[in-house]
Amino acid sequence: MMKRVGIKDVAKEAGVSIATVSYVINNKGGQTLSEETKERVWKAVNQLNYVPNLSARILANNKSNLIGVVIPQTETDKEFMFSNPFYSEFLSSLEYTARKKGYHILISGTNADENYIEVAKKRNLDGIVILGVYPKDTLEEIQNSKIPTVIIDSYIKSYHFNTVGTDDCYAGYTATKYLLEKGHRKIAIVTGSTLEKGVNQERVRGYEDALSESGISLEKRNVYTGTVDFEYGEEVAEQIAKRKDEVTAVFCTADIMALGLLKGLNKYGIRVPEDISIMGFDNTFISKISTPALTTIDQNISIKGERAAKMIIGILSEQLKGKQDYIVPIEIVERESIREV
Amino acid sequence: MMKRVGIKDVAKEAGVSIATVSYVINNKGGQTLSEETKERVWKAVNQLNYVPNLSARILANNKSNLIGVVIPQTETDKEFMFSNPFYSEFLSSLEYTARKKGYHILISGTNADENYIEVAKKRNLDGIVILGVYPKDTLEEIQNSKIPTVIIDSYIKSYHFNTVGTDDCYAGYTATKYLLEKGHRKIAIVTGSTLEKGVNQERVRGYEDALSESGISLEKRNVYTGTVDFEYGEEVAEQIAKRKDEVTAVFCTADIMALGLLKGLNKYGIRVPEDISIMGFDNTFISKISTPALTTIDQNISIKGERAAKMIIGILSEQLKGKQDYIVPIEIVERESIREV
DNA sequence: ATAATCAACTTAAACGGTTAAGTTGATAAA
DNA sequence: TTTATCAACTTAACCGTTTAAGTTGATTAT
Repeated sequence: MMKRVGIKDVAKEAGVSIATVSYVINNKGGQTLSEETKERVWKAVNQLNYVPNLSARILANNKSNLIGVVIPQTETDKEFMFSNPFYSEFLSSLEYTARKKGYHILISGTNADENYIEVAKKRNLDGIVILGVYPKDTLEEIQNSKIPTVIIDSYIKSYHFNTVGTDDCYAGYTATKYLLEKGHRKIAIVTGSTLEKGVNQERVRGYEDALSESGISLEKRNVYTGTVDFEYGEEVAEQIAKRKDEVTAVFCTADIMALGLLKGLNKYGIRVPEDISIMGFDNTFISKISTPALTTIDQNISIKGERAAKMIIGILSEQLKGKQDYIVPIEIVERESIREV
Repeated sequence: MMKRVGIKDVAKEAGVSIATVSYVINNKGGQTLSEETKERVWKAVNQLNYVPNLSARILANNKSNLIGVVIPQTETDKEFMFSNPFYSEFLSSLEYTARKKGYHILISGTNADENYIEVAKKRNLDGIVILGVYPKDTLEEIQNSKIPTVIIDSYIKSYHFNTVGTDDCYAGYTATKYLLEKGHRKIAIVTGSTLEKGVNQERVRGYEDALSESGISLEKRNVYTGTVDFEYGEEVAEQIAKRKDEVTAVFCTADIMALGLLKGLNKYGIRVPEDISIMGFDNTFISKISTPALTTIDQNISIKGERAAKMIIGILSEQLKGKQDYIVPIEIVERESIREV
């Protein structure tokens, strides 16, 4: 393997010192350079195909232009931590935005035997963005580490983390309100267990608010709580099938559950939206592929990823000061799974 | 921001030289150390919470334990380059496997203004794994760069790249054969355009082989070629609806197309599998969410990701020598979208 | 004419590790 | 007793950058 070309080679080729090469390449304006020298250096750079070694640069600068992204990994889902389309779409948008600004992304699943503060230190990560819900001591540790962080969709108020998220209560309210406006009165909700607290809890709260605003009393058996996955949706379908004239619409707190519900309902001969209407949440690409396509709350994942990137980079470049919070607006996208009643 | 603790601090704390610290930490066996010193050093490491700075280590060692993953980004799909569940599941598995072996993953979308050979050089990537199809000169450039590479699902035979892939021809054959065995004779295929050549071409070849083996002549209008997405599936449905007694089953070269087809067919009142059977390809998580759930070719994406990780790491650690090729076995998973006729 | 200023560089220390080569004192071999 | 060997370190060069602090020769101010 032939030796990499370094700044020395460029310096020699251009007939200047390595410091000069560094100055012309970085062009920070702190140093006056003659046009002629600049030209000679750039010519040498191109000729030799020189690419600076970021490890050396990081060492000297203490700045890596690397952002870590931590993605949750559930016990049951070890190898597919981000097979959830939410993560993919988020990550994709984040990476795209970051790359445009000269940053790279280092992804890492959550994992007991490797803590990401260590990773952050080891790899000189400039900052990290965290998805998912973590135990209190983990968050404390992150906070103590002083590494610039932005947390996505978290409701931990006591820490002064920077956040980007959704107004989930309002979103839940909006979803339910929409159902109400379509004439539904018997509305069930299926949502995530308390483990993924935060967002789901808020969405349920919005649901409750909308209901009580319309003078509808909250029935406990109308709220189904389980794991956020396709299977749980199917499971709920079985339950709802047993009391089908007691519910006319159901609001699922995640599209994937809505799809499970849809499939389950189908099995019991219950038609959507004729017999039961379904409102989803997320609007990842899967929401449009079902029959009927899901009417759902678009939480603008792509924008969320973009804002996350911009926020962490803004903080790192010190353009953003103080605690940052950004709420990504939601909107409802009407498709085929809800009918007027 | 307080200063990071470095090897010097550990050395001072333990009362030894930094070289000694380095030796005990790396424990390569090239150096004899007293048990007592080892203990003292480790104690200092823990006490000070020392984490080695990988940038410095990379600089000294010329080894980063970082693997780059290049993911295609289509023009129309800029911000969602890996919203395709194939990429997510693959990446997820790759990352998981790599992490277990002490490597990290740096992801990067394909992008005109940043070429990944430069990224690889800059970031001292030990190797890269490449997904998707690229122009010849790109591949040549990669080859010339001498960076250890494994390419996924590529049929570029002339370069001696390491590969992990699927026997797509056999897979196409298997899928079609299955349909044949279920009694279907009028089988259409919907597949990707020549842009994503390789895999699709092979799958079509397998389809043709199976057909001719059964003495069925290939009808040109039975092969639909377009972009690999949901919309194209819907589009094909429209066409097939017009000639519905001319086809009794259709093999889609990707699940996402199959789902589009399914939805489209539904619109025209054509039932699946009663009127038309559908065979998918991929078995990402979306294949089980439709009604009916897709019978499909499982290409074992998770294993593919794992093998990719193991291959690149094996090459880097010199346990694997010479050109490597691994074919991930496929299997058919029977669900609800095909009926016997 | 002399000093001060300045453009356009160069020198060298520093970043935080690794590692070949050197040191030292104790033990074994001759 | 002298010499060789060896365990257990330490010293210092090196990896490829950045950057504060020189240096130098020309120009400007006094």
